[in-house]
Amino acid sequence: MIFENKYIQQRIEKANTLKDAGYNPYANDSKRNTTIEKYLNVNSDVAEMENKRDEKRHYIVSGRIKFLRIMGKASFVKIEDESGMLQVYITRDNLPEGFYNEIFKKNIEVGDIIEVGGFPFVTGKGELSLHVDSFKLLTKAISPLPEKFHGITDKEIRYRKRYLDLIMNAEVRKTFQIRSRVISLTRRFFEDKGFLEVETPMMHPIAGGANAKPFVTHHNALGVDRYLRIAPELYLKRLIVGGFEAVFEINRNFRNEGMDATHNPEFTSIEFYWAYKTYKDLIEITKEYFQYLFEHLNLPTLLPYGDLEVNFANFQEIPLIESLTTVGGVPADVTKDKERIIAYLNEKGITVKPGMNLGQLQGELFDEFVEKKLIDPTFITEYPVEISPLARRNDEHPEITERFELFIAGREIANAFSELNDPIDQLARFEGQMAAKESGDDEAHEMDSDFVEALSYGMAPTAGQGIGIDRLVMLLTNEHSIRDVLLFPAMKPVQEENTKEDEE
RNA sequence: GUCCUGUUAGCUCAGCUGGUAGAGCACGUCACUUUUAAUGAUGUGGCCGAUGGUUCGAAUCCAUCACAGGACACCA
Repeated sequence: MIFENKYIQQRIEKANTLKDAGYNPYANDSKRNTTIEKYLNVNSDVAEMENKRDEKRHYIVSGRIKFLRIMGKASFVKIEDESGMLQVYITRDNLPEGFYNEIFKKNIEVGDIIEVGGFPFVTGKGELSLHVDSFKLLTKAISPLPEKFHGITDKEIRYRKRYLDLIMNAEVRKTFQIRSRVISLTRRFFEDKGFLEVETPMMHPIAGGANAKPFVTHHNALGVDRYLRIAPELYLKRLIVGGFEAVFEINRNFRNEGMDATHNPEFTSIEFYWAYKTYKDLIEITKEYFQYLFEHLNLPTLLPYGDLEVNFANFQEIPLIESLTTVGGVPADVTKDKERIIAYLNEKGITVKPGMNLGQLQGELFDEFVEKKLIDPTFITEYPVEISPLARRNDEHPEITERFELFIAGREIANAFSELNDPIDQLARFEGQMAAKESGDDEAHEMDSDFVEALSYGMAPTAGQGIGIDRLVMLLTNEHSIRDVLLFPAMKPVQEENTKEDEE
């Protein structure tokens, strides 16, 4: 039985006592007429009054009891609603005969949700409070809350029982409010720019648009397997073919890979595609987007992140090859030669998989020596074509693509490029990926011939970008684990014990 | 996937080189009409993550398993 714990039994007893005395422990006729935040704002003038009270005003507020201090015939109770915390002052003589001693003191406790009415006053210690003349239990909590001072710190409980984390930790609520604001602002920013929000399938016949292992599910009626999408890219580009010139989608992607501080199997991204633009335009709109977020979230330009300080007034732009030398300290002549890169990496104690091509090796150098050093926002541009199967080649230098990734605080935040719209080249790139897949790269991109056919009807020159919303929120809220910006991060199931006896 | 660390009361944590399981908060009872983690008195509360092993004796030592956190690998 899940309620066999003695503390819970005790509280169930209290709920029953209340019920027997005619007080519904789960009443629903709330008469609340203000929130705590509004109450505190509206009555802030009471402190200036002569008696430090205004008995002509009357408010009804509701909230969960977080602190309960009973002192004989009077009590101080701190209640909390979504907007804030309020101290209420309850006395025996201001409530109906017997209520205070028999009902309130014996059956109401921390965790219960109550509703109180009364007038504003300021205590001797200067705290604006509510002088209670009516009291009502709205909801009895039969499980006790965690300890009031330390709260709940066990990460496993915090993630598995997020509701407890939210009850106990105001700053966690704050983080998720900011997350919501970021998504809302993102939506508004792109809508204001004339982008159309669209929804494309979450279940794909071919897992395309990125290099990643998909989750597989099965559609019974069609008798086919489907893949949870790893990226919406190829569908969004089909819409550009169809004639929409600016589209975006904010939604979940799913990747069947390892989990750690920056990876969850389902994560949220925004992808947007913009016809008649290039990746250079994307750099500009990205800067504008950050400015917009910072302005509306009231964030400082010098944003602290852990031990770092990120200067959002200092956007840099460096071609990838150049960054290997200027940031990574790799000798320039090493960076353009396969064998020399392998030798250099080996010299630094890094072994590389056999059969890597030049572009992949340059990517390896970047990951190893550059990425972590990019603290202020940096657009790394001109990626090798071998590691950019969906990006447009540079006209003068066909071995590089018109692409950038944005790095902030040593972490990738966005990936963007001028889209490859040459169907013949796209087909060849897919074939290259197929070859890589056959030689063992199980994350190589899948062939999507329907997408190639779509391109064959002509996709206007287009630039597209993806931004990882979770990582962005981590950055803006100074959180260092993706689990702290996901309400319900992925966790292994815990197997129930003692279930044998309870079930037949 | 691999390695390291952790798992003791509802919560936060002690528990040495093996010898009857501890504190604070919470909860019960009593006192208290301006407290701020209220206070004072008093009491209840544990399959020491699970299963095996070593031992006269295991929360403690060993093995396996489960879950978590961190690091590495791969990815975003």
